[in-house]
Amino acid sequence: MEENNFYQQVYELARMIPQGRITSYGAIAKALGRPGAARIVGYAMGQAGKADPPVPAHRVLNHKGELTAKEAFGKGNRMQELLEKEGLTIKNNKIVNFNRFFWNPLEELD
DNA sequence: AGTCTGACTGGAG
DNA sequence: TCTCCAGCCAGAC
Repeated sequence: MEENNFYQQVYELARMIPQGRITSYGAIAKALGRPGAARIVGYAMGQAGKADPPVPAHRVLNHKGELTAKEAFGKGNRMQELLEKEGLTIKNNKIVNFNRFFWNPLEELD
């Protein structure tokens, strides 16, 4: 597994996020054994848009539950619509009950 | 090799 | 509960 690049590991883990659930960059980084590398995860997600197969980057938010990446989804509210479509509630660019829908890859990952 | 930047995080006020 | 500050890692110049 260490053979894979950190970015690739981020993509794979991000694809495991169930629909209607969300997680944070730090949780992914920690799950990959690189706690503190949350920024790298975010940076990697930036390339997720051109990654193949596609990565549900809209399910990855910061620890505040804010849609920090919504600008990267076309400068529109596309990211918010996707999340709402999955059953999530968004208020003021922030996920409502963020902690409730939070998906911990370290605990819920099979 | 050095410096800067970023879709971040945790702790303190 | 919210805001602000410093620390963090990898990649681009």
